[in-house]
This record gives sequence, structure tokens and C-alpha cells, in this order.
Amino acid sequence: MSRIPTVKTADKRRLEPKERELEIVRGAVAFFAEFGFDGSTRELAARLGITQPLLYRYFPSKEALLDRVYEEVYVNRWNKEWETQLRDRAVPLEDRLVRFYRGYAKVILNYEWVRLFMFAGLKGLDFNARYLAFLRSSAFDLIAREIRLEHGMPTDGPILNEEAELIWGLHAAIFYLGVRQFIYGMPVPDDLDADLALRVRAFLRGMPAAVGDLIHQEGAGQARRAG
Amino acid sequence: MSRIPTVKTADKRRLEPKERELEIVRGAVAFFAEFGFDGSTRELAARLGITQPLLYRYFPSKEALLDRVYEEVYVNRWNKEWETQLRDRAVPLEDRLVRFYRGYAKVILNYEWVRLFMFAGLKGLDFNARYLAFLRSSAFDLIAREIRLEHGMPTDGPILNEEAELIWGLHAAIFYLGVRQFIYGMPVPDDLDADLALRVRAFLRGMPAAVGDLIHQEGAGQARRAG
DNA sequence: TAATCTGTTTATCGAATGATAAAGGAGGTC
DNA sequence: GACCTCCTTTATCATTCGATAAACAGATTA
Repeated sequence: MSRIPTVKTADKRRLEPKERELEIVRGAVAFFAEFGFDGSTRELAARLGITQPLLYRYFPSKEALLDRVYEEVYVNRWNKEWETQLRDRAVPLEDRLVRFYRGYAKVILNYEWVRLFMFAGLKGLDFNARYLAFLRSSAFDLIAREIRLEHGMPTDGPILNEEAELIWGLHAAIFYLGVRQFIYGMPVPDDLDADLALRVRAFLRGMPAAVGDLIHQEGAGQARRAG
Repeated sequence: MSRIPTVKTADKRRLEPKERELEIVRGAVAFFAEFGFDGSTRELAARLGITQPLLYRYFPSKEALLDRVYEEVYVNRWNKEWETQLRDRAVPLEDRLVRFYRGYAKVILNYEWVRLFMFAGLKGLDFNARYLAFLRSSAFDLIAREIRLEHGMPTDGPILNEEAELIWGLHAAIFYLGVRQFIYGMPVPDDLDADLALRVRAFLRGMPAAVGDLIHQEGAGQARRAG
């Protein structure tokens, strides 16, 4: 019987605890991203080439392992420099936005990030809402103000819901690339950088114009008021 | 012990088969939309106020019930008139698009549609890809051609990937309203009609301009070519 | 080489799962 | 009112789940 390595690093057993733990976490990320939280610990262990009870030597429960999986995929992924770059008015706004979304897309548009995010939402965890509240306060408001500045509008007042919603729209369109690819199994544009540049350009052409229309019709004919 | 009705129509047992079947399907739609396909038949039965084996009197297996759930939520939901309306050039294009997306949003932006759609994708069913291929061939191409006409461009050639992608973007932004609301549990604009009008307006301001830039720079400086 | 430590496996438990068989019971028919 | 039809329940099975306890085995130390 020739040896059939179940894991890339072959069949060396008795690893250092830290090494084994890392291998489990890496495997768990890939495994739960594929099957969701209902994937069984036995099948995960089989994929790792270890026995199921060994998982419980390293994690007290399945839930503890899942917590670690989320930490691995989502914690410390936000690049603080993105905010600095978005504010750098020496660079044209369009270039700033393209650069930001290229960096951001590189972080979120992958199999594990997209699928685990959706699994978390469907399970009812508050993780998604908390993450997106952070995203909105960190990036959306900032982007809205830079766009206002670009169009000679006052930047101090609170951001309108409409402004935020259209930025949501750009974000959604980009994230949906990941949904299409990693959840629906559909093809996406092969040149992501060019695609992002196109989306940012269309956004910058349309969003300020639509918001401008909104403001000018305010008080006039069909006024809209938030409930 | 006062009677505690588990279902709206109270505790009348021994229903007509057709009536019971419909009650099961309705309950299954709500149940599996909430818990996914791994929701247990016992809990579903408990919600319906019946016993679990009774489900197997009406459906040979859990999978058969799930098939019926999908039929209930997704089949015959497409309105053929939408295509006719999109083509009606007596109406301004913006109005046509707003009208279409208002009707379409009414169909898809609900708890069951959004969540079951995502559960299906995560499970690896080809349902999502097939549905969206239909959507693209039914609506996206049509919309792209109407936009071309509006801007005095030839409508006969094949739709560019870039045109389709920006329409994907509008679609994604609208669908993402459902994701935010029914999967992430976040608030969405209270006035959906106004929100859709805003998104369509921003889209129509930005998309043709971005595509136009693309075409004019074609052959010139940074030509892009699909792999 | 014997003893010890500890990473790993084997064996197993109680609960929950989809599914089946048989008994019960409500409502109509003669 | 006895009988029959068939909708519904009770009882149960084999499997799979997360989790635990005990045995095993490789490596280090004396």
C-alpha cells in the first residue's frame, strides 16, 4: 500500500501544537466556507487526514473552532491606509476610488470571504451588520464627502441617505462579483482591474448628477421625505 | 387547558388532501427560507402543528418537498409584460426602467425569495446560474439595446461585456437591498419606489457615459482586450 | 534502555436526523 | 348505528451528529 498523502505536507504525524492548530484552522476555513456551519467535524477531520476527536484537543467545541475561522478570515483585514489614500486630494478622486476598490476587492473577493460572510448572515449572526456599519462609517461617509467637495458642495452636513445608498450600490455591484463567482458559480470579468475602473467611472458620472437632481427638486414639485 | 392554535386557521384536523398539502408547502417555504435546507422535518412539522411522519404522506422525501418549495417561490414569477413595457418607446427610457424595476423588485425583494435563492447558491445548485442566464437574455440585453438607441448608437451588434456588467451592477444594487434586509438584518430605505427611481437615474447618467469613454478610447491609448 | 510526557487514535455515548410500519380516529355511506 | 375510507398519530429503526474517555505511540530525558 503506497502512502497517500491527505494533506499537502504529506503524512507526518505528531506535529507541534502550534503547527497542528494552524493546519486545522486553515482546513476549517476552506471546509466551512464550502459546506457551511453544518459541515460535520468528522468530514473536516477526514479532509485534514486526522481523526475527529483530535479536533477537540485543540478546540473545546465546534463553535470555538468556527469563531477561530471567522477571526482568521475577517479580523485585521481592513487597511488603515485606504482611508488616508481616499483623502489624498493631490490625486484625482476617480483614481483614488479605483485604487481603493482594487485593494478592497483583493481582500474580499475570494471564496472564503464571500461564502463565510453569506453563511454568517443566513445563520442570523450580527457579524454582517456590525461589519457593514463599520464599512459605512469608515469609507462610505468619507467617499460621500470627497464627492461633495469635487462638486463644490458643502462637506460638513450629515450625509444624505440617498448619497449613502448610491455608494451602497457601487459596493454591492463589486461584492456581487464575488457572489456570482463563488456562490452562484458563474463567470465574472477576467480583468478585474479594468472592470473596477469602469464601475467607478460610471458611478462618478451618475451618482453626483442624480443626487444633484434630488437636491434641486427639493422643496419644489415632488418632495420626498424620509418616514 | 385552553387551545393554542399553532397555525392561523386554528386546530381543525383532518383536512382535505389538497388543503393540507398547500398548508405544508406554505409552511415549508417560510421554514426552509429561515433555517435553510438543513432545517429538520420534525421542527417543520411542529410549526405546522402536525406530526413529522405526516409530511411523508404528502411528499416521498424531504428533497421532494424542497423541490416543491422552489417551484412555489420561483416558477411563473416572471412577467412577460415587463419585456413589452421595456420596449415601449412611447415612454421615456428612464420611466420604463423605473417601472420595470418596481415590478421586478416587488417579486424578488421578499424574505423567502432572497434567502432561498442564496441557500440554493451556497448548496451548489445550478438553479441560480440558470435563473440569471435567463434574466440576462430576457432583460439585460434588451435594456442595453434601448440605452444604445437612446444615445444614437447602433443597436444591432452584440452587447459588450462592459455594457452587461454595468447593468449587472444596477441589478446587484437592487438585489442587495434584499440581502441587507433579509440576510444581514439591516435597515433599508423605507421608500422603495423613490430609491429605485434614484438608482435608475444614477445608472442612466453614468452607464452610457462610461461605456462611451470606453469606445472612444478603443484603438487609442490603453486598449483593453478580453482574455 | 527504562521512564515519562504528550500528541494521536480507538471506542463509545446520548441526542437528533430522515424515513417506515402499524395503530388510531374522524367523517361519510349504507 | 355498524361499517368503511383514509387522514393522522404513535412507535420505531438505522444513521449521523457533537462530544468524551481511555488506550496507544512517538519523542524526549535520565
